[in-house]
Amino acid sequence: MPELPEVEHAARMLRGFLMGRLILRAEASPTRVFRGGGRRAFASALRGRKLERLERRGKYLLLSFDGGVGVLSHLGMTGKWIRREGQREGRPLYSRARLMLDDGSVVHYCDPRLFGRITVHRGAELDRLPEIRALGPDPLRDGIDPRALAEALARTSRPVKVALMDQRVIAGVGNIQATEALFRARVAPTRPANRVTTREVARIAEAIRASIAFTLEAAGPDEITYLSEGARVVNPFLVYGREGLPCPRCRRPIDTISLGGRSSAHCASCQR
DNA sequence: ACGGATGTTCGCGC
DNA sequence: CGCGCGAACATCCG
Repeated sequence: MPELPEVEHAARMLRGFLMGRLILRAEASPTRVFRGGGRRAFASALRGRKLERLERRGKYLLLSFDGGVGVLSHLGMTGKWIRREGQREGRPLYSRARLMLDDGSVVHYCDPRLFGRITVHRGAELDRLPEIRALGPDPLRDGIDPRALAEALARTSRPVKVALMDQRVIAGVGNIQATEALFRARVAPTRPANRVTTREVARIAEAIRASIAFTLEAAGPDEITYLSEGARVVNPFLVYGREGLPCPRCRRPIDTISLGGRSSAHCASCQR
């Protein structure tokens, strides 16, 4: 559940779960999610706390509790925060950490592949942590300044798609959003970043904004439905996951190549 | 059964 | 130093 739109959705849901509630008890299973330690701190520091603020920076969730306790959560590839009405509903599969709340609900962090990460911080502003400071501008929070993006892209000869997925360039863009934005901007993902023109960068900036907005809407008001565990899964994207299907613009088949170790769907005809 | 999947990090060779 | 590549992490799905 990883790119910016999904993490933004997770942030909204998690605010609803936690805001105004008291944490009666916190637990964490011994897993890689707490690599670097912090599993015990999660349990001891969160008991008796209330959430004060929950923000998102790129793909990170920043939870600030009273008493100066902060939790940083990255969902990795398959992490999600879910709410269960009560204990009797049982523990969901792959629950790695749990918050028992004063309304009888339990909020679980579930993560089958354990690529996600949770760290606990006392008396520290979360947005001053090195991993947060390293992030580039967040498209939703800060917007995308085409000039700043052009400068960042000019510093590397890597394929523009790989550069867009660099979290120091823009925070929150992953394989889906980079793929979709480059299609919308009609720029080939293979283009060396430093050879993308000013005009194209402007198109890319707008395309990222549009793609994120579109994906957030596709999520619907309540649940993200695409790529979900549900019965019928509809792919809402223009080219991502559509290899061999007709390009929505020119009807020629969508092509997939590998860039930076990730699949990159694109239209070889429309994207230059 | 094999291969790929929304992410990040590391090591290696050039 | 920059860059490409492959591997690693652990599990599911087609």
